[in-house]
Amino acid sequence: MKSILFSIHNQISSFSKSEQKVAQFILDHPQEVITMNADTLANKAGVSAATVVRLAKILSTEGFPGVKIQLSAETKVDDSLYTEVDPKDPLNVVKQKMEFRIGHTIEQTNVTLKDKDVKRAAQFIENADDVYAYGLGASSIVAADFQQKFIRVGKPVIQTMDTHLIATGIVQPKTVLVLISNTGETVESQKLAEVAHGHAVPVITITHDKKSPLAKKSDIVLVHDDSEENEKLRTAATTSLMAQLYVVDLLYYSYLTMNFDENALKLRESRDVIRKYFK
Amino acid sequence: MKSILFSIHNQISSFSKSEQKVAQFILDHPQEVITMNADTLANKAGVSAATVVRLAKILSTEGFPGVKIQLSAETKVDDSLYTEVDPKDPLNVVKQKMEFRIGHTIEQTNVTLKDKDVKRAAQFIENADDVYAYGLGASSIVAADFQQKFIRVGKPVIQTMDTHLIATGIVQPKTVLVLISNTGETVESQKLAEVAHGHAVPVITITHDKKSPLAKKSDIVLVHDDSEENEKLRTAATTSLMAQLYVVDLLYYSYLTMNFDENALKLRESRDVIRKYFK
DNA sequence: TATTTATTTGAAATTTAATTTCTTTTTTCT
DNA sequence: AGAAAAAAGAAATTAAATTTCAAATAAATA
Repeated sequence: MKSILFSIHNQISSFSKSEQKVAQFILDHPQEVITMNADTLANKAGVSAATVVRLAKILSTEGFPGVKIQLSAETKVDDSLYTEVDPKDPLNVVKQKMEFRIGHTIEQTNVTLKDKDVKRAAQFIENADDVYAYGLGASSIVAADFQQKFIRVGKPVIQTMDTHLIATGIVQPKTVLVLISNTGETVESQKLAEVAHGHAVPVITITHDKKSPLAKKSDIVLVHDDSEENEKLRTAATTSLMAQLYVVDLLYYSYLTMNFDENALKLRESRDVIRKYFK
Repeated sequence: MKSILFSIHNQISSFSKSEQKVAQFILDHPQEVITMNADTLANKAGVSAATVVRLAKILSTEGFPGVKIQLSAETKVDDSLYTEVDPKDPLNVVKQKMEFRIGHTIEQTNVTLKDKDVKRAAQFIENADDVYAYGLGASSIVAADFQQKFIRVGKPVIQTMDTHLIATGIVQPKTVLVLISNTGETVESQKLAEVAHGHAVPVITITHDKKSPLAKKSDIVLVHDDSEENEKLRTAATTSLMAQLYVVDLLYYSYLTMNFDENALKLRESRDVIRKYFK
């Protein structure tokens, strides 16, 4: 289903004068139109109801009610301000708010994350012989997920919190370092980035702050959204965690499709070995 | 704007018998309802149009057309097949599809997960002296997240893949065991559940299959959605992982708010100690 | 258990909204 | 300028939604 607003925007010059008035009103006030009937919209646009209906027929096979339904589908109210979780909220309200927040975070990450950065990062990993992943706290969870996903497609990743071990590992050539840090301020990560640079090892960083110290020390910065939750309530904001995991997933996907048949085979083997020996 | 499907789900038991038929039909086929008129829906649900309209009045101030519009707003093309990620998809398409899938998974989890189960589980954890968490593969990531979240609010959780260690741990009284298994078929988890039952230790299971062997051996089953992704492509489906993490987050939230002031304080201390000594 | 009362339900009537028809007005093209 | 075509609105029609009311069912009371 293509966007009706987009479609109006594209076709508007082909409409008649009165139809254009209606079309423009819809473009300017899509949210309001949803609650109007054809008569009201006609008055607002300064035309007759027949014109509204005629335009509606062009835009939707279901006539004017169909236009309202399509508008409703794409004009979701952004009530992000009202979705902050409060300790007094009952669980069912929390669920609703979280649902919205998570959706919003992924949506935003889709905007901030640059496709070409993801692809370049996947290429770096493809080229490397050894991949090291590092993250502390909630980011260690993401690092572990990163490790799991890539090991399953035959790309071994070393994930450890032992910075000394990583430092000694990345002095080798054909190595890549993946750093995960929500704030981009973790000192250990910064130190590792410096070591990497001293040995021409590419640094891929997953963070929400592209201007952070760590980001500046990285070759590729994969930026995810971070819809600042109630700080009092949740340090390890689950939305941020999900955004990071989402970035890892896209990176993994990008890598996977570079040599899809080969990697899919490895993936199948991984699954089969579990099925055969552990179930 | 609150979710109309969610609202139907919550209120359905308060509806009359005929209204319930209509409500159930809407829950089962929201996408189709959007293109129906009240009469058609009445026929499909086996009731009269008057009943459909009566129910619509409960659900929306704008009557039946209002219900359709609200459904349209939240039922953005529920074509799961259409959103299945394909290896040939370019990254920007993958992003769109994933955004939809993740949103859908969380939404569905909100429906399948029972609030009272979450609260009971939180109560079990509150009552326990020792909490053990176990999961393998992608579920180990979830177990790790579970551990992190609860340690931060002063509730130590032991998370290990060493089944023998857990088995020896849960022979102690005032212990609770949290098992995470997407399929609910992991044999190690089942064994641990049996051990727990032999020692009157409550078992909380996070799984997508409430009829799985593990679910049957558990005291509380927290069921999350699992929108079966392209099996060839992704074994450790990220949407399932996110659904599990989401369940953990709700459980954590539920626990947190049982003694909010006290737990918020502990949370603050956790954060301060990191700030002070590690940054 | 029988009887009354309240609730639920669907058929029919009514109202409201959408759509079509038809006439008038405006525009376009000789 | 005048004829033809297109656009627009008023009024008529049709379709959909809603309300009313009487019958049926369920719940409560004696």
